[in-house]
Amino acid sequence: MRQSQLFTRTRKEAPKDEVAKNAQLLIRAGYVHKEMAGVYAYLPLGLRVLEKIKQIVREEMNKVGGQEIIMTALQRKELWEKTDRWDDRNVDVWFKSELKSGGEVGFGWSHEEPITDMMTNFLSSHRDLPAYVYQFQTKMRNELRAKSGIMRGREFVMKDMYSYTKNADEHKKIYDATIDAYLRVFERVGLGDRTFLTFASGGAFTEFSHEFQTLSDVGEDVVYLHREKKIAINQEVLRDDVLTKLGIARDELEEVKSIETGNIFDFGGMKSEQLGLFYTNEEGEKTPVHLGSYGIGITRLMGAIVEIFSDEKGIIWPKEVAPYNVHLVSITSGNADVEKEADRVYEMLRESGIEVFYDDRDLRAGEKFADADLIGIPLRLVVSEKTIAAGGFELTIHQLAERQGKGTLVAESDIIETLHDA
RNA sequence: CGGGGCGUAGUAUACCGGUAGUACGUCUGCUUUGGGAGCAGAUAGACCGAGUUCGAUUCUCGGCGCCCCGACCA
Repeated sequence: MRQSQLFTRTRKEAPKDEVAKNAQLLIRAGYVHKEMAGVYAYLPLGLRVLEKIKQIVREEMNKVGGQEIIMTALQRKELWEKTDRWDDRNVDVWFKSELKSGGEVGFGWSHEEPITDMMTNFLSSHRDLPAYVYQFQTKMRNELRAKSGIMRGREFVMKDMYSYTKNADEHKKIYDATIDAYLRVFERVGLGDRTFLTFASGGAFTEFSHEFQTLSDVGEDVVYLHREKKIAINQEVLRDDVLTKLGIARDELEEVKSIETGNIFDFGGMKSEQLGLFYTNEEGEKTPVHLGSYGIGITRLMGAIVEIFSDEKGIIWPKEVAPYNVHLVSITSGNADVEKEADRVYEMLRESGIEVFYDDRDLRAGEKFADADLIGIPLRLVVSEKTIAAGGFELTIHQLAERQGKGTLVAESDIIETLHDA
């Protein structure tokens, strides 16, 4: 992508109504546009990051046997009445509307009900189980107060997976496999060393649910962390009996603020019974299907990454989620030969399958570097009169707390390999 | 939902009961060219409605919108 063709523009200042660092930087760099409080549009750069994150999650969900679908945003009232979750007194985040032809619909804030209901069309025998389905879906929640930029919006993207199994044993296997899959996701997006499996309150069916909490001072949650065991406990279940069960002493725990980036639940057979999802087992008995639910807030995850991987100059994306592999910056100083050379390098990199963001704009060096710092693609390749004279390209690798000024000269013959290895 | 604050060019900000100034941006021209250049010119603005007043962007009330703290967030 040539930067001169990109319709978005960077800004020196953040809008005064944005306080959250993630929204300030994402807006300044042109990744997102705020449509209204808690509602953000994703622009070309932002969409690429979102898709990178989704692809990582998709690969890990597929590995545990997940089958991707996409449900509808509009939902039927009757379905939610079956589980007693249509009433605003029970669920206070509903957006609801009326059909012109009569009747009410809801805008999906969660999808267990519709997916489970749909599955009654397909799951009826023990031979049909287990089944795991997931989707990336725009969820709508009528929050009283949106806040924290893209991390707590009224409209956001979530990956939700649902497991349909015969019994608790079979459920446990996919539940544990999904925990591992989630940990791989957080590892791959760069948050592995600061995201912890967390014990949280369960529900009617189980003692615990599990959350994935990413340590950050801007988090809304407080958890108690056991670094050695790599687990945390949500303050809502910080009780002596729980500590005993987990074999942890209270003084081994560290109180930290964190962002809930994922959560998983065991619903048992309760919801299936309410919605009429039964299968016939080997003995010919009608049995409720065991349901599990697994969520990762995709847009929240993106916000969390920005909060953590940024400094006063801008974002520094972990390379797995950066919108492009490399930011090619030409410093032409009015020299047409440099422009020609940079164009050649751009084509060469593209032909090698590298995703290149090419700053081909006719601007001074300072402005181009400042924009590149803000946008935050970690690998930067500079082409200028100096680099041409030296017979190579200048590569800088940007990392948190390690902004680079001068880069290292890499010869053209080595550049593809160097970029792949970086 | 309780409490607090704020709405002025695209963005960020001034001033003022007598129709608004600056910076950045954008456009033109010339000079410049490895960390947000200089000069000259141009462009563009008071959230909506009612009230008070000779006159309201300014004061009052209502609406709408936005932000913060709290509550809420399987």
